Amino acid sequence: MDKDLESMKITLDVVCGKWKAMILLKLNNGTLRFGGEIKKSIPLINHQTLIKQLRELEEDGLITKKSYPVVPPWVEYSLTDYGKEIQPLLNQMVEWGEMHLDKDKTPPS
Amino acid sequence: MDKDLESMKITLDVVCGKWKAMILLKLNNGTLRFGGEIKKSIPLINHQTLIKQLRELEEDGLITKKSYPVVPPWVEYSLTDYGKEIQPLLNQMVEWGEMHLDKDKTPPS
DNA sequence: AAAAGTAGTATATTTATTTATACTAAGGAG
DNA sequence: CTCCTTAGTATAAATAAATATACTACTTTT
Repeated sequence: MDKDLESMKITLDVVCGKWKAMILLKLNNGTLRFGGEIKKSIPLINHQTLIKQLRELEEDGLITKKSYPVVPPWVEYSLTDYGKEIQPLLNQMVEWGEMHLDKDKTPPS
Repeated sequence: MDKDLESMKITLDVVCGKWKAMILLKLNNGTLRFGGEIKKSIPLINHQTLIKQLRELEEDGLITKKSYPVVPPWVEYSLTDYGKEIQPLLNQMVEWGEMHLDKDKTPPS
């Protein structure tokens, strides 16, 4: 596997999968609380799946977590500076998807 | 799920997954033959997985297939004009991956 | 007392994706 | 004849990912 493919693979691992890119996209707008905000803005995601994705994104340094020791728990997630660097890529993914949606489904003969 | 997330999902479906982006990246350089070229340039991909991914990319209009009726079979795949439009996104994925590779693994404290 | 509220854990199950193995077609080489 | 070649199929098995369900902790509200 050559260098480009290796690099591509890294990106696929970190931002692809079914949910990570969506989570990062939502965090572009600022800090979000776990349940009330992230979970509701991505309604189809499962509770544990979300937790797992968040933990992995945290391990990869893209997001940070801030827990307030209150009851009931209050936990916020936000992009790190590093995580913000992926924003252009995410935007381009959204743009391409829009374009693909608009495209006529009739194949170009 | 809002419009941005929907669009994002389209992109994830079409180019993410474990291999599609890599296949498209390889096809950026021009037409490739199935076994001798694609399979060897992405050595870890499995035979049927490759066939399946290629078929899906074809169905989505990103690539075309040209079969020559010779024995043994000779089949070529190439990007459609539409498929070429995804090139900037792929390049950005490669760039981000490179950057992430180079990044120190020490977390930003 | 009992219930509600929230982030997270534990476990088991389902679903999706990838892989391994063996097979087909059709002609050329030996 | 038999074997080799290549794209593709068929089937089953293995792996990975996502999900459902139930649970914990701790305080406030009822």
